Amino acid sequence: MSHNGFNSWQAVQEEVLRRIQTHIWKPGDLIPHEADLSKEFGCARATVNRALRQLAEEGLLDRKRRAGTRVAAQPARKAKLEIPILRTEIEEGGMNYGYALLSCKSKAPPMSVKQRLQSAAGEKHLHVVAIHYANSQPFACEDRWINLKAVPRAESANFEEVSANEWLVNNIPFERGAIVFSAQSASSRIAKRLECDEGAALFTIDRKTMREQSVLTVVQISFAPGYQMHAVL
Amino acid sequence: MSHNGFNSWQAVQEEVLRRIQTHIWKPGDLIPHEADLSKEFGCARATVNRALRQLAEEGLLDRKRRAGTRVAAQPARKAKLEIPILRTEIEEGGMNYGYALLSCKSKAPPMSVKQRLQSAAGEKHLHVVAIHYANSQPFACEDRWINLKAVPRAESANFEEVSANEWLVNNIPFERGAIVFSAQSASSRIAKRLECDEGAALFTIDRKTMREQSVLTVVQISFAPGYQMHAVL
DNA sequence: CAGTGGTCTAGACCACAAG
DNA sequence: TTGTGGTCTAGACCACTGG
Repeated sequence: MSHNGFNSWQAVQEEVLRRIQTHIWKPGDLIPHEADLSKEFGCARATVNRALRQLAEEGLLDRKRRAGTRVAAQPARKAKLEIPILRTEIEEGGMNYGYALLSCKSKAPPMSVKQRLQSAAGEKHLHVVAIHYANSQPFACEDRWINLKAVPRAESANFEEVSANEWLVNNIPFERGAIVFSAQSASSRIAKRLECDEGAALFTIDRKTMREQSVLTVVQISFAPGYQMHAVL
Repeated sequence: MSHNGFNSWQAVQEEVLRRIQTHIWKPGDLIPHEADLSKEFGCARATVNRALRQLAEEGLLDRKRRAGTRVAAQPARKAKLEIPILRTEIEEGGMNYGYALLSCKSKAPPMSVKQRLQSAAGEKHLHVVAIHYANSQPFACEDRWINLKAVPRAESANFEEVSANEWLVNNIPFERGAIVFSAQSASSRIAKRLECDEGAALFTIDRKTMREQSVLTVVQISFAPGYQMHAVL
């Protein structure tokens, strides 16, 4: 039973995957311990561990100490998304990138965003609105609020040349964040900015970026009609 | 320099992260070799490797054999998405799940989906249309084509009781796939199904599921207006 | 060719949770 | 309490690739 040639974690992983796919191990089943598998496969336990750990991260296995490893009953599909900087995304699509700053003012945010910013009364924030172009066509509209208390350097940044999008990625060491994707009807204001019909269906990203307990920035990016976001399973 | 307390891969990772965030190691910089770091941190090289490997997977480091490890110049934000089964998503939201099959016929697909299915001329496929309800309100509309040659068991499945969405997850072992997210204006047909206004902005998922070289199924899921998809960075 | 990351091994100890 | 996964170690060899 040993020396089966499963001497790399990838090979072990493929074999485990095969047993799941062919229903040798069915959803909900307990599979053998790492120790047994390493004996069967003729490799070290660490190798089996590496293979199973990754499958668990991908949602195909459920692992618990003492309880053992089970085939996930309902494997949640986990997709990986890359959220590039807009300029990069456009240029990688072989198009010319353009950028225009529409507005950049320090002021008190409206109630709706004040809540998302967890901002105290009277605090001022930097409001930046800009358009990103692909081949001179509006590609996306960026509407951003920056917490100046958390990111003081932003006050002296020049968002005429470099978009806030890009500036933040390069200047703020990334921490945590939440993203919400939705479809929105174009308001008359946004329709004008994106040069599209009012009411058009716009793919929209709302992002909140935090460090420790403080909100650094919230942004809404509205893409011109027809935009698609791709992901891989 | 040794015995710094960086004796777990998480601790090493945090320290590396700190050095990146505080610009001790700047974007594009070459950082020390694993061997040096393990000496500095007083741990095994494998521990450093584990920490750095994960950071590389997350896009914060670029690693190449012989060339060494660099801080990523433009760290691509990678978000992880979980794509749940619709029923699960609705029930986890504390709502009652409902389901209605609108249509389930074997026929030749139209040109547009034929291409996505990589289907030969004259081949028949199963076309399934269904609505998923949350608290008796339309939540999402599922329009699916199943390749019967690749998934013959689907022919005898009863999609009256269990949605194709769910049946496939439970019967088709893990596979690869591509997902496209977009915003679409509701057509009159879909508006009727979702009981919303024609032209409303609908969050839409197009998914293609494959095994080996063959396409198993393609599906378009249109969500009722207001739907949001959440992800974590 | 040689330096770097990628991985495997055998053994050990720890942390957690089911019984 | 005890079995299971989670991790660390020290050493070794391999694989890729830049010089």
